[in-house]
Amino acid sequence: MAAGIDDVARAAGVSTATVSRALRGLPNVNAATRDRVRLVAEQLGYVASPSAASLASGRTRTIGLISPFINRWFFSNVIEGAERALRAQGFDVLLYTFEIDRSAGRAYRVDPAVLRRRVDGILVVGLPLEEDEVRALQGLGYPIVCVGWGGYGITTVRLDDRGTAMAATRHLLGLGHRRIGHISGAPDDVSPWSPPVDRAEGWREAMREAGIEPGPELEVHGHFDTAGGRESVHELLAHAPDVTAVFASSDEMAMGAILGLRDLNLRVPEDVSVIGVDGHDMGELVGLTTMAQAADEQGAAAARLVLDMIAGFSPPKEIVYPTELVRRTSTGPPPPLAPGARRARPVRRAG
Amino acid sequence: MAAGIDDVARAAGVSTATVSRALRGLPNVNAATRDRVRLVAEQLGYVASPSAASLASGRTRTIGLISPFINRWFFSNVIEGAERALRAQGFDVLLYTFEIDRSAGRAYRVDPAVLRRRVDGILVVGLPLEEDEVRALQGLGYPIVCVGWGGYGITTVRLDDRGTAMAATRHLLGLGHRRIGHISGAPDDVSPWSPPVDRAEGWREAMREAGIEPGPELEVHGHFDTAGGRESVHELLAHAPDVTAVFASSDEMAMGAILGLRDLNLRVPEDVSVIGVDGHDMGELVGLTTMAQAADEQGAAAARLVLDMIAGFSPPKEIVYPTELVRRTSTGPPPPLAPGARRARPVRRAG
DNA sequence: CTGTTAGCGCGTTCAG
DNA sequence: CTGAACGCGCTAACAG
Repeated sequence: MAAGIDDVARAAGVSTATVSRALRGLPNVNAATRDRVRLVAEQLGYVASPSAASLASGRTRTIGLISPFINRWFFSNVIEGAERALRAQGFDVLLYTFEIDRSAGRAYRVDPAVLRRRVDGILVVGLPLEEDEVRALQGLGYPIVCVGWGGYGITTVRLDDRGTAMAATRHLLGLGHRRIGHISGAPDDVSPWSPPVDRAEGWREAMREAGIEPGPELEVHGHFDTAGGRESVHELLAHAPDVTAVFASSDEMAMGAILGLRDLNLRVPEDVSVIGVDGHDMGELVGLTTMAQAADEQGAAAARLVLDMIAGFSPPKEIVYPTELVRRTSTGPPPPLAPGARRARPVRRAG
Repeated sequence: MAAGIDDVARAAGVSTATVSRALRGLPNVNAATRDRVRLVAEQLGYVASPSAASLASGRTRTIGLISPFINRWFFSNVIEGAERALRAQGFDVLLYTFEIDRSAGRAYRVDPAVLRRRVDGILVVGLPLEEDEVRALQGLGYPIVCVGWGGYGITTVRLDDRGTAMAATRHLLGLGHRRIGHISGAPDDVSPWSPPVDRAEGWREAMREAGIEPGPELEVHGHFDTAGGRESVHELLAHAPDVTAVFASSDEMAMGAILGLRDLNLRVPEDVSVIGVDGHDMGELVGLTTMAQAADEQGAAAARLVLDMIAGFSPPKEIVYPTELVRRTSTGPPPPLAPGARRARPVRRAG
């Protein structure tokens, strides 16, 4: 029932070699012959077996997409952008996720073996790898492009994380804030090229630029999720009760922080201002001010880069995407009252 | 450099057939031989070429995952759950998305050709297909499992959509509401087995059960996203200004509805109550009352079903997942004022 | 339990 | 521009 290449060859009155050439659009085929072959193939519903084609050609027309999560804003948008761009070029996307166990530190590892001979290129989404993991992945011999993170000389699509953090912090400084807390990623997040590290650095630099010392009591870890952001803001206000603004490294943590501030009976932005990074779809729900980025476009750009590299081009080592300040209602001037006078006791909210 | 099966065979002093058997854990291999082969393969970094294995065996150990979106709550969670379950069984996941153009009606179509000889089974996530599409997909001859939607005799993992909608509506009725609007999917959403249709049906039934006629002015379309939910609630209140509660078919639309109510200067729940379906992570931000479902578990369950079908078992035709009412602060008793007396003019909010 | 022998269904030389 | 022949790397059926 499933037509093979020689069914098509026979029906079109040509050899299998000509069928193969015609269907793949190679130049050295008579136009009339090509059209006839294509018509016959269409009628027979012939589609070349990818396995056989890969085995014979050595190419898989498949890209491996490695991501620690799928259900988070940045990741899902990058994946969707990349998938559509790749499919438009006739490439398939193989999805690989990895377990992450926060309690065990960096408990995920990328096992390159599963990708061997499966793909033509690799996209790594927002997963700061350690050097040995990068080397192991490179050992596979496929082009690799990273999104949202870059290091060890890998081609990368990312933000100017330091600049973005500085812009966010300056926005708060410009409103008059002096005690500005920062919610970063995880404590064991020390990769020299990871966004949370760069963003923390940018926050510090903007603070110092304004003559303020970003003491360690001002930095807490939110683990890049809503629950983490919520917990971390409790910790932050316990250590630094005079904080009047918070810069979170992601919108999900920023929204968690807003929940945490509600727990503490603090109003946003009257008591504490909050700014995030991302441009999360749900940000408008709570009026979240943020540094917005186009995650889907970054995914598409990364897809084009791997494809270029597969085609033999040497693309730029880095593409830096812009962020834009989106002002909403979660940031405002600091409260006029003296620090400490307005602090309330923690209150658990229902639901 | 990349070791092949005969490199391993030579190094281990056996034939390639034995290597193949040993590495795949087939029964008829001496334990000592198997261990030796595995050790040698390990040392040489040998991994069987999937293309060659597929060509020879006819199996791909790959599941095609078809989804219209990746960056929406239900879809990303189902995909993540399915991916992890499949990878745990050594199966790869090929991701397929489809363009959807709302203005052109159902502008997406599933082209079965791209899946031919690529996969061993198919997972369709929340995409109500038309009968001809289903038949075309079945024509491929692979096991198919749908998540979040089912019809035409396909094996399905889903909710009791009608019951869930009735429970949500009864919650509102129990609070004293009588004029309850409903935000469903799209106007062209008429597939007899699609969740929005069933949920609308459940809403109607619960209303009639309470002796209330669910007039057409009470139903609007939210297109399953936040923007759609927001717009639809404007329309709803224009047609039925005395509405005191809204049941939305998804949390994303419910959150959009809350934004839309804010546009209209209406308070939630003092003026209008809102309930959704899903259990979206961000629901707590706005105190959204919802009928929560476990999307990731449904993805994992669907994965197990396809795998069972591939293994030759005949699994149940349907697995129905429960939903649970999560009460937060977006629902409450209807306002005491006479309908119409409290209506405010639309006000555009900043941001 | 193990080796030998055929393909699996294509892409790709190399002649013509 | 086209066809014939070979082989990609592995699994499966059959012997032994």
